[in-house]
Amino acid sequence: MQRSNLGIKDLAKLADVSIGTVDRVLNNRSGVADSTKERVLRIIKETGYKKNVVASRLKLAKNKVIKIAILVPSAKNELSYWNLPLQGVDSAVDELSEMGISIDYFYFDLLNHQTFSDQIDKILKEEFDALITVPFFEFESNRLLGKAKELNIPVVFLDTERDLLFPGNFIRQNSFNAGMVAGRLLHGLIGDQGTYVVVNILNDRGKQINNFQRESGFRSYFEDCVEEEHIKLHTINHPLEDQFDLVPELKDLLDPNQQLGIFVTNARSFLLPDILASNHISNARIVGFDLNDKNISYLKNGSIDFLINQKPQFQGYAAVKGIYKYLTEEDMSQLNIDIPVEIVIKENVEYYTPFGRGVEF
Amino acid sequence: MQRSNLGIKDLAKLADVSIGTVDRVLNNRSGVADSTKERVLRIIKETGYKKNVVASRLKLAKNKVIKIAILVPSAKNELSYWNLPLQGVDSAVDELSEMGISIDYFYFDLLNHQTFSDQIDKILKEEFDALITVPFFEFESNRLLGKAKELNIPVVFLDTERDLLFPGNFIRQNSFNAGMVAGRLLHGLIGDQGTYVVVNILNDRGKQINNFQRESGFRSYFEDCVEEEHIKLHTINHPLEDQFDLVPELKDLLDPNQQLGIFVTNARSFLLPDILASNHISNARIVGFDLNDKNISYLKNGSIDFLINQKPQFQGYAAVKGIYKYLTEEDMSQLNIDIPVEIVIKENVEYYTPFGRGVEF
DNA sequence: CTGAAAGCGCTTACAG
DNA sequence: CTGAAAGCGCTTACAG
Repeated sequence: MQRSNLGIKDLAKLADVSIGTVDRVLNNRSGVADSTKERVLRIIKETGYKKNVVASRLKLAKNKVIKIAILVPSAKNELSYWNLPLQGVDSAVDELSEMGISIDYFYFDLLNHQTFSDQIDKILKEEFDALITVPFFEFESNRLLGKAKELNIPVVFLDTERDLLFPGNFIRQNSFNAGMVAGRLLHGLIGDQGTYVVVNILNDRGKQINNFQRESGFRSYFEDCVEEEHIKLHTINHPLEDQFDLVPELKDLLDPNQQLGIFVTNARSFLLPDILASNHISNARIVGFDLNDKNISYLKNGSIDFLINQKPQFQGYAAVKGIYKYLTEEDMSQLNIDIPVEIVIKENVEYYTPFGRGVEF
Repeated sequence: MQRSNLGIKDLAKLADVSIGTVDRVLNNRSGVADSTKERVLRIIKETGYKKNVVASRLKLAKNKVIKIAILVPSAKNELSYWNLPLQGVDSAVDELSEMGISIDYFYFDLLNHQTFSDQIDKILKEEFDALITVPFFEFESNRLLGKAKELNIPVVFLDTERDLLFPGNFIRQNSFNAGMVAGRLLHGLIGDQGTYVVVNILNDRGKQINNFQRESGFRSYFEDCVEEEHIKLHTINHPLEDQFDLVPELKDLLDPNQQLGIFVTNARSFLLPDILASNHISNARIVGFDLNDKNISYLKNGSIDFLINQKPQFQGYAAVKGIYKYLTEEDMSQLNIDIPVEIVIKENVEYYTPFGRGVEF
């Protein structure tokens, strides 16, 4: 696709007006006679003119910085999952720093929807140009979208997709698909003669949308792709406690002659290997989510077989870049992204860890 | 990392010189008194000044376009592998078009090293700012690097790493690692009681570096990670013929009681399923490379279990971006990239195909 | 309703 | 050896 190399100056000459007038038409500003406007628009169309975004931001970078707010759950510590999208956000902001962009961080308490609402109100008052957050509270997310629509502020949700009253932008992995992927991976290891358990290890927030969708995708894989009737497929919902132990529940399902396939629907798969080992259960295979340090170390020593990466850094990165593209080019195409379901094993994990060799996220 | 927002104008004021002089120092141009130069350099250091690349390219975009040449094997048709890096190159050029960048395409015949040399000579005569190619011919690659060094032109090699007489830039997958990944994937499906075969399907060029390295990584996985002695690991080198059939060779190895694990070290894994089926070999599992249409369709119908993606589009994309970063910021860090060993199955292949849902390559 | 001028941060002739 | 001016493509006051 060859860009026409015409500039605003050329348009002005062709339309026999000043560049100021061309600019008014291009940016839909008032104060142009209808006849003039029409003429300029025709020229723009005929020449296939495309704005030089870089040049336009050069002037604006100082006065009109694009202000983005990001509101995520408050992190317990530096290793927390929610630091990862923030890292991605930071590198996008860094990359675009010459173009005039800024980011402000806000946090809410996952167990208290009021803190989410309060922060939203605060953000909307401060005149940000865009907002990145997560749709964990349904009612509050709807309220947010309603207000953002009024104020004409784009909102991008990370991590989870959820049906809301207004159309929203989502940058997240398709969790149903991720469950399907987990199904095939585990099935490949265990085969048709096996016991399969979906393990939901739940904190005080209970079962989340992603957990439901992952389980549903996992079950769907076995319904769609496996003809055998022998497959035993169970679900354990277990609270995350200090003395975490789901062996009692597992024992009911165990068949010593069969392999055990465990699908942990969130990042806590690292809780399983020690429990299994101390109970002398050695015929189990595990698939989990997310590249936290504990999961990675069990992946490396062979106790966990596969991890699925949601690319949280990339989610943050893509959100900022998508917002920038939308606000500078009115191009919405990057505001909705299906993150690849990335399959990680011991031998390729180094490419996907923050300080690994890769240049991507 | 907070960028200091100082511009060349601020530096000039601080050093009590004109912006022209600051510019001369920044760009290492001659004609500055040593004492002045020192003073300016000190200010630059103290302030942590960082050039606004966007602004600098704005002026240069018209006069001083960065000219890149890419030399790849000539493609038989539109579906050829070598179109994929070109696609990535194109999107990078598109992305950077406002910054003044251009690309010219050159082709050589894989079976004739002289065509490679001739094209290199042609390119070097035309005063390009950088060159992207592949290191398939050792002698000619060394000759290229020698000349490029003299002319001070950066060269980026795609696809394959090879030891050369001068240090080169490589954007490619680690093929040994990819073989290790294939090892674990196939071992997970087949287990310790199985027959494993590495299949090298070779065209007139014979066995390539990537084939050797992939096989070696595959074998290394079994040496490192599998304690059992039962593993049977064979290699078949077979020419790519019209009546391609490696069943005779396979039959010698087959044990009807064991599963068969087949690792195809290049993109031609799609040749296997039909051969196996017509010989009623149904207990085989296949891992291959590359997301060509035929491989994908066998992946989707379950005849191929895993494909490893080398991300050829991304290789081209990253080469252009890396060159741009080097030529505008003297930052070489993006000229050498280890492409992730991406694991692809039926359920996530849609994210990795050119027109899939992903925004990345 | 329209145009001419100044400026974003840098680079490039040109003048001294 | 150094400075002042013009310009990259666009946007923004300001003047008419």
